[in-house]
Amino acid sequence: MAAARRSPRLKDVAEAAGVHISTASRALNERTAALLNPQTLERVRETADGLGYRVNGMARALKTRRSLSIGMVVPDITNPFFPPTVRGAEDVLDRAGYSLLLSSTDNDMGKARRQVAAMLESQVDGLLLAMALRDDPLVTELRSGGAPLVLVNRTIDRGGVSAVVPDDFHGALEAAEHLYALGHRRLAFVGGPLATSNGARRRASFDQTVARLGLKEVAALEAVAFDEDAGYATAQDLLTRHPRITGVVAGNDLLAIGIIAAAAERGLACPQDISVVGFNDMLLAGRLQPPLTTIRIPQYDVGARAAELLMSLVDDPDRNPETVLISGELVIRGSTAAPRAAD
Amino acid sequence: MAAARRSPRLKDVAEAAGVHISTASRALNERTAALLNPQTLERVRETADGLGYRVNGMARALKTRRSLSIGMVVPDITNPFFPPTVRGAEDVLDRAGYSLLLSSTDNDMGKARRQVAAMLESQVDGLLLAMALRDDPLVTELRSGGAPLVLVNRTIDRGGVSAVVPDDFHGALEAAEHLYALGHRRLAFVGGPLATSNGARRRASFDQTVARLGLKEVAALEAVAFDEDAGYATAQDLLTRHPRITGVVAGNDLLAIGIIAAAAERGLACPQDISVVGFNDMLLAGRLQPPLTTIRIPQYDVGARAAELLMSLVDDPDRNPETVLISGELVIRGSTAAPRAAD
DNA sequence: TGTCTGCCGGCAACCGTTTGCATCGACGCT
DNA sequence: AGCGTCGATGCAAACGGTTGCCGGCAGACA
Repeated sequence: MAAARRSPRLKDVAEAAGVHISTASRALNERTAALLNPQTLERVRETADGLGYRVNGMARALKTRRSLSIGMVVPDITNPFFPPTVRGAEDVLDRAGYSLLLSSTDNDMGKARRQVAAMLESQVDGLLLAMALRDDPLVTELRSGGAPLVLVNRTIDRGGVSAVVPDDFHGALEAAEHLYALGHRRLAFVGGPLATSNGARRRASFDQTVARLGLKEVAALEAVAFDEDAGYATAQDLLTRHPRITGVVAGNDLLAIGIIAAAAERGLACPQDISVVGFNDMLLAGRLQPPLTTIRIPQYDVGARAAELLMSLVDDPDRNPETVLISGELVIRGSTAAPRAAD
Repeated sequence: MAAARRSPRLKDVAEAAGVHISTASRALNERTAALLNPQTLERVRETADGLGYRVNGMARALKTRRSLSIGMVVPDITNPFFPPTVRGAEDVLDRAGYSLLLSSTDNDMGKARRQVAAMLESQVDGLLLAMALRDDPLVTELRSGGAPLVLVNRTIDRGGVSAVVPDDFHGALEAAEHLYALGHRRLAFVGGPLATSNGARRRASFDQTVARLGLKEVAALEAVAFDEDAGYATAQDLLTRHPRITGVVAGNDLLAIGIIAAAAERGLACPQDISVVGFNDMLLAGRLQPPLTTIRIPQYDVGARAAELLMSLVDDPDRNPETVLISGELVIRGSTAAPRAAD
C-alpha cells in the first residue's frame, strides 16, 4: 500500500525471522552458517528467500575489503585476439566467484590511466593488464600501487611483475624455419611496434633465426600497430624497397591479412608469389582467403592462466612474481608454399 | 617506519589539510566544490594529491546508492558479433562515467541467472542483456526487478521493455530478394533458434518474402544455435532433403560459414553451385573464402545505442520503454552469384 | 542444588563516504 | 548598537553489512 521499500535489507530479514541482525548475517554466509542452530538457520534462510533478500555487495565489500571483482584492460576488444582471452579469464574468475570489470583503451595511454584509476577506485581486488609496453610507467606505478597485477599477452622488460605471455621467441623461430624449409631464402619480418614485448621478441627471434640460417637477403620492418591497416601500409613499404622477398613472417594475423592485401594489390598472389605466416591463429584464420598459415597461440589459455595467477596473487599478495610462457605451434594452411621454381 | 597504512582515507586528507572531513569531501566533489572558500579548496586538493588519495568507490556507492557501473551479459564474447557491440556500449558508458561489468553466459540459462544475480548484488545501476529469448522468464523477473534494463540484439515478444535490435525483417527480406534478383528460384532459409527474436523474425520475413515472390520450391530449417557447427549440421540436412536448392539465406554469418563448408564437402562450390547470404557482416566477413555477401548490421551502433538508452533510463526510471531498430543494408560480395545457366 | 562447559545468538563497533542541518563570525544596514 | 544575512565549515547521522567479544541458558556432573 505504502510506497514499497526499495529492497529488503538484512535488518528486515532479521526482524521478519525474529532474530538479531548479526544472526541473520551469519545464516546467510556460508562460512559462518555452521555457528548457528540448524533450525534458526533454516528459518532465516526461508524468510530471506521469501522477502527476496539480496545482499548489498557494496556494503559487504566496504566492510570486508573485498569487492570480488577484478578489472581487465585490453587495448581493443574488437581485435580477435582478445575475445577468447577475455573469455578464458572470465571463466576462471567466475568459477572463483569474481566478476570482471572490462575496459578497452583503444591504445590510448590517457584513457588507460583513467580506466585503471576508475577500477582502483571501485576497489577491484586485482588487475589484468593486456596492454603493457616494454617500459610502461603505468605498470611501474601499479606494481607497488595496491592491487595485485598480472600482465597478459605483453610484458615489461624489467621483471618483477607476474605475466602470462605467448612464447614469442619460439613462435617466430618456427615461422621463419617453416618458410626456410619450404625453400624460401629471401625473408622479411613485418612486426608490430617494438615498444611492445611481443613486437620486440618476435623481431629478435626472427633476426637471430635468419642469421643462424645464414640468410643474406632479409628485411625487418616495424608496423605502427598490430592491425590490418598497419600491415597494409608497412607491406607497401616493404614491397617497394625489397621486391625480391618471397616469404614474410608477420607480427600477427591481422598484420598478415594487411600484408596479403597489399601484395594482391601489386599483383602478387599469396601463396604463389609470396608466402605469409601469421601469428596467434585467431578465430576464422583458417577460413580466410587464403587460409592462414600461422603460429597458434591458445588464446583462451592465456586468459585463463592469467586469471589463475591473479587469483593466487590475491590470496597471497607476497607471492613471488612469476611469468608463464604459453607455447604455440605452427599450423600450416594455405598462405605458405614453396617459392616459384624459377626463383 | 610503522606498517604503512593501507591507503589514505578521506579522514587522513582532512587531518593533513587541517579541515573537517566533510569539508574535504566537498572539496573533492565537483558538485559541492563551489561551496568552499577557494583557498581551502586548493589546499585540500593539494594535500589529497600529495597523499595519493583515491576515493573508495564502495563507500561512496553505499552512501549515494549509485555504483556507476552497469552490467552487460552476452551469450559468448567469442562470437564475432559481440566484440563490436560491447565496444560500442563501453565507449558511451565510459563517456558517461560508468564502468562495464561483463559476463559471458555460454548460452547457459543457469549461468546467466547467477551472473545477473551477482551483478545485481554488486548494485549495478543498469543491465544490458544480449541473450533474451522471445519468452524469457529471466527478463520478466528483471522487468519489475530493480535495475533499469535494456535488451540488446534480441528482444522478447511481449513488449514492455526497452530494446535495441537489428531490423531483422527488412534484412531477411533484402537477402531473399537479392537471391531472387540474381535469378534463384529455389531458396532455403537456415536460421537460428526460433526461440530467439532474430531467429523468428528473420524466418517470418523469409517466409513472407518467398510467398510474395510466388516461389514454390522453398525450405526453411532451424539450426540449434547461431554458430558454425550448427550451420554445418543443418546444411547437411538441408542438402540431402532439398538437393535442388540453389540459394540460401543464413541466419547469420557464422551459420553461413558452416553452410558453405557443408556444401563444399558435397562438392558444391559457393557461389558457383550454391549462393549463400549471411547476416551481420561480422569482422573479416569480407576476407573469407569466399567473401561473404551479407546484411550489414552496424554492430558498434547497436551497443552504443543500447547504452545510450540505458543511460537515459537510469536518469529517469519512469521513462517509457522504447525499442529501437537498427537497420542494415545488403553488401554484395563473393558468396552469391547467378545460378548455373542449365539450372 | 551448585558449578562447569558449550553452544547460540545478541551487542556494538567499524568499513569510508555523503549530506541536511547547525553554528559561527563578519558584515551591512538602519 | 542591534539584527538579519550570508558564506564557510563543522557535526553527526546515515548507507547496509560483518565480526570479535560477551552473556545467557541448558545440560552434565558431583
